[in-house]
Amino acid sequence: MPETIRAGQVDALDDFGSRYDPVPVEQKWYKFWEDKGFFTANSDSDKPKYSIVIPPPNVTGSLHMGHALDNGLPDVLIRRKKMQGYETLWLPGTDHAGIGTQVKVERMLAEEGLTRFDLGREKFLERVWEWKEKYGNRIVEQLRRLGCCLDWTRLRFTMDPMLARAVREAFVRYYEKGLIYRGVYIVNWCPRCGTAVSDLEVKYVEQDSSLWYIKYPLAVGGGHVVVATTRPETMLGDTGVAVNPGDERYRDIVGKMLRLPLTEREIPVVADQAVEMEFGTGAVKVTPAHDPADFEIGERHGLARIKVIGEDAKMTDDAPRQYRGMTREECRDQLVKDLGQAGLLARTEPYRHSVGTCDRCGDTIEPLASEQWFVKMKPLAGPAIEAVEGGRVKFHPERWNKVYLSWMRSIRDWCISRQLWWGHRIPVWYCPCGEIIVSREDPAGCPECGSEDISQDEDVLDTWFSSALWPFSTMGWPEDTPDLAKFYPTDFLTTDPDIIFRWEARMIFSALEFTGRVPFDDVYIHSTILAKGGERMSRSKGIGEDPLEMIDRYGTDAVRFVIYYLESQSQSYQLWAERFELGRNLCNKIWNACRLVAPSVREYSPTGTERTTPIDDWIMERFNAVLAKVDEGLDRYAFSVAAAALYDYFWHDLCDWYLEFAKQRMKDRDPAARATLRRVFRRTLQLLHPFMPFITEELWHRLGLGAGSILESDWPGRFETDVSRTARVESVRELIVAVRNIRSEMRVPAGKHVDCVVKTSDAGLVGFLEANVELVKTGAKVRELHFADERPAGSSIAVIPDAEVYVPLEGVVDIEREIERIRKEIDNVRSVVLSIDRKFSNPDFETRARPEVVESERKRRGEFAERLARLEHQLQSL
RNA sequence: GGGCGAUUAGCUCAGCCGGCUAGAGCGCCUCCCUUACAAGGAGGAGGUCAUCUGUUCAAGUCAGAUAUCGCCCA
Repeated sequence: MPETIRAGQVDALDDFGSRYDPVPVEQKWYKFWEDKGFFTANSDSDKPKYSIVIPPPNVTGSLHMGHALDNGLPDVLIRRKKMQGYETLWLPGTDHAGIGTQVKVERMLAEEGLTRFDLGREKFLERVWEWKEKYGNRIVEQLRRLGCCLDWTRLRFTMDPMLARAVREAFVRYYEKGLIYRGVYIVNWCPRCGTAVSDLEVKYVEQDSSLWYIKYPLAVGGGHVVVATTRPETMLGDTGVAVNPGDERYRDIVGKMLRLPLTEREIPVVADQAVEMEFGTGAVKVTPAHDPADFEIGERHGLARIKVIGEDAKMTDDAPRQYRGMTREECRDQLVKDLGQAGLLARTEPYRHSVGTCDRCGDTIEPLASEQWFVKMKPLAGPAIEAVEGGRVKFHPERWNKVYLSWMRSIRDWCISRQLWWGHRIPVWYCPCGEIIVSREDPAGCPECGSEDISQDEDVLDTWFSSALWPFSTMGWPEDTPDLAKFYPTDFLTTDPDIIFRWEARMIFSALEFTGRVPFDDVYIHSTILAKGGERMSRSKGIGEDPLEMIDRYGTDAVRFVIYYLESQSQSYQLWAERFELGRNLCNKIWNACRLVAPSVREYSPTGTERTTPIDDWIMERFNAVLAKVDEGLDRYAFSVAAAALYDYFWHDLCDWYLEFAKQRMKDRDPAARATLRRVFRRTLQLLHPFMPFITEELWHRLGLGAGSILESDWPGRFETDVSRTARVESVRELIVAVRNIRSEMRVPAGKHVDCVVKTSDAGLVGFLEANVELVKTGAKVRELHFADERPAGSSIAVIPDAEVYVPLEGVVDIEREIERIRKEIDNVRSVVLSIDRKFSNPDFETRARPEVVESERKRRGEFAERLARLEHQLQSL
């Protein structure tokens, strides 16, 4: 027994049960591949490379269906490329997931009655690291169950020193180029998470609310202006009212002062283009500290910013005394009441509008003015747009290019500071002398004044800042490493649609900025998996399937196959547990087919001199066809095309027909059949391997097809076949189907054998049928096959392209039933003839359709018309 | 408000460049535990391809509109 097999422990070769049991197979082969180092990429290799980086899952995560796609899809590509002779790298790792992880650990602390502030920053971070060491690799470990060819020697984490260095390098380079700045702007503040979040982390939710119309009296003289607002509580921070400069209604009061109700303040009326005349009354209150649009209006008109809602979502000391300390909701209620009492509430309308909520915790986002760090996006977006427009980065399916481009073209600056402890701390230090130090290394003191009393910025960077560097930071950038030289840029990436902006886009501009190259050539945006009924899968809501549970129940190969089978470039599809039965059943089919052929294949070495038959040519042709579809499908990321082609080929061509035809030859130990089976199964298993790695590896050894691993074997090529021989095989199949059909429709008992008479003028077919008469006999339960020119009395009839088939039915043929059968068939054939006639009845068809189309239609017309005539003739004779 | 996608058999989905009788899996009906597989085999029923209008010799496929559903952005 070859050493590799022993190493992989394929023993008990004869213990070939009739059901495929994935458990022992999966356990042994993953370890075998890993131990053999098959997943380890060699940066010194001379081979062309093919590389992919994993979309790093959150350390806090556990495998869900989305991950199964993120990782299942690349694995089929990696395995195929490896078999095609590429030096492949598939690099694994995890993301530190700032807020998510911090919240998780804070929750654990809460169980001990502690908050992070009780521990202090340093101790808290120790706890997070402890947690990460203990649980952080759970999710990547789960990827082993999926069979992923991940190079574990290169496992990365976004907080690794190597990657942390890349983050600092990136920050400092941006800063030195003037692309990072610090300033006070409106940010999306999540009071529950206690941090600013970026625009992308805000989800807008439609809510039923009200539109309140409030009277703002003129400071001098009578009258008032009515403003409409969805957020009355912010009026306490109003420092102006704005109207459109073209609005006739308010022309006279622009520049006048208004008395802000419930406060002591007077505020001006300003004219600003940004105001929509159609909204509300056309006059809007301006709260520069709590609204992005108002912030800009305030800047233009020099209005003060009064922050009346604090980071804790409670009213600040800048609010009038009676409201201080209230939550924003309490304040709203009270304020509305107070305005009503003061007679300043003009009216209230029901109103439905979008409210920003925190993507993580669902709390209502409070826009507020705050000092944060930003990345200036315009200069970075240019090249990132160009890369996609120029086709250097291609999204698949193509429609996603537009989604990316439209976002990138209207991009806004990226708020990158987060008020968290867990993450990459911003590499900025402040000196009491006023100096700001931005440094790759921790500075010992202030370079200006020499003071050692410097302090680092308290904040950390947005997690996506480090994720954006992932394709090259994982390979050692900014160093010139062998990995970067060999494997960067990467070739492929796949994710959900919902991180195109958060991640793909940011990788593209970061890579162009820092490496001058695109991070990957192709991005495949996979379907969103929905639960049965069309709801989005959600673990917290208990909706959807757990991939590990599915693997336990159906086996990894089954789960994988179904994932490919369903991935058809659509936006979404529904998935539920029973759908994996398709994969499980296919595994069982493959297993049993191999069980059948094992004795013929295992110890037979083809000599090359075997006399193969047309039927052997036929299956080899079918193989060539499926090979072409798999290659073509995978090359354009049409995973379902490839998987469906494999399914049909294996089940229907190979099992239903070829193996049935080959059974007798197997029993006879026919060398040609054995040679063909060996060749065909060898290449078929190779073709299946990227999709179903475990079962194919197991069967590869059980059939003795190679000394080493199937993963290390070469991707198969086409068979040389004699195409001229295979038309006869189709005739035999047609004949068998025709007889089976007659048997079934004429209610011939299943076990009963019938005779069959064939009328044909094709001498070649006669010869072929005579040579292969056993196939017809076993395939259609035929006792004797005769040739004759006349229909035997009392026989049932079928017409196939090259012949007429008669099945004498002993005793009474049910004439009525037979007539009905023939009529139905005549209807079918006639409808084809008529549809072709319709084309020819249009005089333009022959002149304007492509000649080859006209020719083939003419030929089809002839064939079907002839068949129709024969059927009608037969009907007459009844 | 803008963009994108979907609408094909009872269910879930394929159907590439327009051109073989529109396919598959599951479900359903009839028959079969035939020595690889009942997680199987043989046969079958079931579809006005959402609607309308175009383009074309020819439309499930292309274009425009409508309806319904979904996703994303503002």
